Amino acid sequence: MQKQEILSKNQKIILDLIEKSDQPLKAYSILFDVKKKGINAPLQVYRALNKLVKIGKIHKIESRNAFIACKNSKCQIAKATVFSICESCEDVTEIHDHKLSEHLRDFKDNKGMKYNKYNLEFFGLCKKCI
Amino acid sequence: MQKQEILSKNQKIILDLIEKSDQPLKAYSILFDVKKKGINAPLQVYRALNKLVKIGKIHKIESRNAFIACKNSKCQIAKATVFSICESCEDVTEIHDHKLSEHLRDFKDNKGMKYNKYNLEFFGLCKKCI
DNA sequence: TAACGCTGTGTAATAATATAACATATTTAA
DNA sequence: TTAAATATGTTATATTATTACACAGCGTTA
Ligand SMILES: [Zn+2]
Ligand SMILES: [Zn+2]
Ligand SMILES: [Zn+2]
Ligand SMILES: [Zn+2]
Repeated sequence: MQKQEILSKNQKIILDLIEKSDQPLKAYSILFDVKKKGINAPLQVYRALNKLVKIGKIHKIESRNAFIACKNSKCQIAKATVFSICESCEDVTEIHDHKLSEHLRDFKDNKGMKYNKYNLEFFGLCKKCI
Repeated sequence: MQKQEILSKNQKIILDLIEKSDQPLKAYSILFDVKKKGINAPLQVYRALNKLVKIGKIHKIESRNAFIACKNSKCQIAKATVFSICESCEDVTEIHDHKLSEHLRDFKDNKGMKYNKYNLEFFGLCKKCI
C-alpha cells in the first residue's frame, strides 16, 4: 500500500488542473490558469510541482519541461518512468511495460553504480502523424 | 561508414571545448569560456550546440540542460542515448550496453507508434558517493 | 554571369524556465 | 508547549533558450 499523502491547498489546485489535462502542461501555462484561484507567482507553482513530482502524482517530461499526471494509481512512484513522445503533434503517453521495466530495474553498468531512479523517453511519430 | 561532417569555425571551437571536458557543460558556461575566441552571444553557442547534437558529436543531458561529448566514435548517432547520472557529485557517464540497446531498439508499445529515437537517464549514486 | 538555395555568422532584444531570499503561517511530533 | 517540518506569499533575480533582422560564403544551375 502507498502512503496517502495529504495535499495542501495549492498542491490540490495544481494537481487538479494537471489531472484534467491528458497532455503535459508547462509551468507558466499552469500559472496562467491558476491565477483565478489566487496563485500569483511562479514559485508557488514550482513548489507545488516539485512536491507532486516527489510523491509521484505527476511526472516531469524532461525533454519538454512539462508536467503530466501519473495515471497509474498503483505504482505512484517517481522512480521509474517511460514515455513515448510524438515529435509532430507532441502527444505524450506514459508507458507501463512489464518486461521493459524488469529489464531497466535489473540493469547494472560496469562501474558499480547504484541506481534508484530512471527516466526513459521514446521519440517518434504517433499513428495519427505517420 | 559515417558521413564526415565538416564543421564551421564556431562549431569547431565549441566541440573542442566540450571534448576537453569529460563532464557535461552548460550553454552559458560554454559562452563564458569561448568569449576569448570571439563568440559573444548565446545564440552563437546554441546554434553550434544544436548542430553538434544533430550530427551526434555531442548529446544533451535533458535533466541537467547540459551537453557532453559522445565518446563513441563508431556510432555517432544522436538517436539512442543512455546515461548514468550521480545525484550527489553530478558525474555523468554515457552507457553503451549491447543487450540494453537491443531491448530498447526492439521495444514496441501497444499503440503502433514508430520510434526513431530514445533517451534514457539512470540516476543514483556513483561508487565514490555511496 | 546571375539567380537561387542552403548554411553559417553577428547582433540586439526578448521569451521561457526556474530559483534565491525573506517574512510569516500552519501542522506535526517530541 | 516548544521545536521542527512543511507550506504560504511576495519581490527580485538567475538561468536557459529563441525571435527577428541583416548579411556573407558556397555550390548548383539556368
Ligand atoms: Zn506514472
Ligand atoms: Zn502525433
Ligand atoms: Zn554517444
Ligand atoms: Zn558521485
